[in-house]
Amino acid sequence: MRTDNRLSRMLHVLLHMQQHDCSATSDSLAQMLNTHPVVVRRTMASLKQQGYVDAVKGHGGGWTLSCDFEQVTLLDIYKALGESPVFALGLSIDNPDCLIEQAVNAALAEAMQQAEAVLIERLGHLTLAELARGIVQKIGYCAEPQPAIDAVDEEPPGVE
Amino acid sequence: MRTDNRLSRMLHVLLHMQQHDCSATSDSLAQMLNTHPVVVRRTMASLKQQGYVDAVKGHGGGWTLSCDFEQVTLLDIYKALGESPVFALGLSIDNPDCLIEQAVNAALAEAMQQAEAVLIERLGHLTLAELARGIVQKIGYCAEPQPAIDAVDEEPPGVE
DNA sequence: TTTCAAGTAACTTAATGTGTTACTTGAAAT
DNA sequence: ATTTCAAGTAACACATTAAGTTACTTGAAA
Repeated sequence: MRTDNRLSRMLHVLLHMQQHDCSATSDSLAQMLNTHPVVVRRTMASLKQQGYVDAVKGHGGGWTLSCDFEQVTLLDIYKALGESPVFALGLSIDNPDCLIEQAVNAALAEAMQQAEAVLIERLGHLTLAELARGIVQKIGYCAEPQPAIDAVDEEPPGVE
Repeated sequence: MRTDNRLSRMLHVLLHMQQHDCSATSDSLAQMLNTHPVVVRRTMASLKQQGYVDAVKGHGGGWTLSCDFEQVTLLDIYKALGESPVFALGLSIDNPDCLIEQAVNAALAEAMQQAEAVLIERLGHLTLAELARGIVQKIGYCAEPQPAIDAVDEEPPGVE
């Protein structure tokens, strides 16, 4: 089954944007994701709708961050993308009156709900800022051919 | 995204088979699942391969249980079906050298692995027998043949 | 020989994220 | 004003995979 990779991709893009601290075009982001600008716009539109990023049309335009990385969790981004189903496993309802089917599905649903709760809890307790700090710690940081900005070195009190 | 409902369906079928305590044809099982006999054979083949059920060709043939419900967990059935991916969420690897991408995916993978561990643990601690007992307790079910629900009423006399 | 039922192959369908092309809208630079 | 750039949008194609469907084969009992 094809997986939904949008959360992974958007987190990737958001951290790059914070690093560069200037507007990024869909073209440049598409190159990071090895895809096409339309895919970027399509997915980023969900984040814009929730106010996490902003878009400016026309010459010199592009995407900018419009949220506080300290306040936004991975769960927030997941939700902004539409809260798509977590599981590839599903409950089959072929015979709604069958008590056995109901009992089987109830048992599976309970297990899945517990697993989902763990995932949600983990995503909800990790902010974009913590994720970014984790990267800086591990790597010391560099990674991109974009010099000049060292805003990641010091702890910003909040993204302006 | 389309979900994989085979586990739900196979559990449903296994409990019905235990209840009836006689061989069941793919046709009769297909009616329980509101689907086609070929789908039943295709999915049951995985369970047969692991020895949980047995199949007999020809006149009077069909599917029979060949496992101890006390010893088989929901996890065993899940594994027999091929251990298909649990999650609909995936990690996007578009730029394998990008340290940010690596860090994002590592964070997501950790959350997903913890959630998956919970699911596996839950499925592994519930046996088919416990599931069956749960149904009997809730519903007051027993060895009585199914009334009307699944249209299994075409059995010729003398089978029991 | 007939009938029944599993086994198998091959194809279609459905759902959905992704890829792609083409066009529109809007804003800045010339 | 025209050009250029970049988001916004529509429409369609592609890939994946469980599920649905048809047709045929194999094997065993009546």
